Amino acid sequence: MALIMVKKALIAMSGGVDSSVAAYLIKQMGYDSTGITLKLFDNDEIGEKKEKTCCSLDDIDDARNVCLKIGIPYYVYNFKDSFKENVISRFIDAYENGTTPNPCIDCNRFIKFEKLMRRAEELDFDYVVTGHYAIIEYDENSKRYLLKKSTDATKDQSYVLYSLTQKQLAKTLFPLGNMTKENVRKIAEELGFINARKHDSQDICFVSDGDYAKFIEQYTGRTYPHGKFVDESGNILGEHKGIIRYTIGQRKGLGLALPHPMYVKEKDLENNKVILCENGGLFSKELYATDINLISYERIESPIKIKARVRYNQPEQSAVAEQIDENTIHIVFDKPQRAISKGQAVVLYDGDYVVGGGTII
RNA sequence: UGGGCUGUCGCCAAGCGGUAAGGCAACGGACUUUGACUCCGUCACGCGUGGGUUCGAAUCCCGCCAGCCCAG
Repeated sequence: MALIMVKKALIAMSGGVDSSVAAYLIKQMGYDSTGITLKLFDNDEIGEKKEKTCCSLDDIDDARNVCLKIGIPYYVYNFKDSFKENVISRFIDAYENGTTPNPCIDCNRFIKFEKLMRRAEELDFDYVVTGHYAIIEYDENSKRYLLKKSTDATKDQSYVLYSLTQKQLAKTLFPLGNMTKENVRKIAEELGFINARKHDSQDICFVSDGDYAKFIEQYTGRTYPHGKFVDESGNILGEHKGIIRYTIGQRKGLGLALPHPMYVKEKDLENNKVILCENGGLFSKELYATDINLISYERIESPIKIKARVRYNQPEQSAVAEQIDENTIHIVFDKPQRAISKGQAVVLYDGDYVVGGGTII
């Protein structure tokens, strides 16, 4: 008499609507479900007073409330050390080294799908579930798991998931991949979830007021010396307030009254200079990316025509991708792209599928 | 201390008798699971100052002050 093993699913819940509905759907699908929230930091530890950020006490209350409602166990896991090491430290390092980090990608890569997944395995869970808007498919021909864009193009989050490995994809479920945000909210409303109307966005989750430079200074206790703003010819245009406050393509916050809007073109760490130019000077046609992860296939054998995104929420751009070595790809765009920034991720698409991606260098 | 020029929002700058353009910056908001970009909104009851002319002046006249330039 065959016993059908019920699969165990661990749902990572932020306290928001999406992961709450994901938990509900997984439960409905018959998985042995458990909800958890990752405690990633203490607000007071990182110098934040407000409890407005992700995974705060309020969020934990919301997640617990939802789990109670749908009848699944709920726990809080303390991942503060991991978060500090893999997200916050990398974030700070990036800015100190003149590049522009994407902490959400790091958090997915190192925390949710690495550390949390390992924990889940230790506890005999078969799957980690999140509320991401993306689709995982298994392709019989290539014997590979594929990552596909969400049905709801406006909420698609495949960009921040390009780093998922085959092993991780095999053990991950995204129950919202085929849904629209509208629908998710509707379900939450119908079920009377406490967070059904909770606001979506939260910028950098550990920087509640949006002033990341202030956060870095408070967190590290370091200050970053003022220096010069210069134009492309080296003429001094004014004084900048510390190199971590600027990123490629930035216009706001320069505080310079010049005839035309000026943007950050590059940062000269050696001389502590920030080089400015007009908008037209920000475009370039190619980039190299390292630390790559390929999903659709093992390796890019020969140059391929793909679509690429250089930042979240950017329309896909036509380009040709070529793999240089095990860890590096070279991308040449059909049209010059604005403000390609070191440290950001380039993600490659073939139709609706994520081919892979890497960190721009 | 003779001559000339200039003085409008934090910066630049229109206006030239009819009731304060615009750009930059700043601030606020929208967008957003990253930084940015973008978009929307706000931003001089007052034009160095004191008088005068006029129905009406930033705009004309006079004095003063400040800055710059040329002379000495």
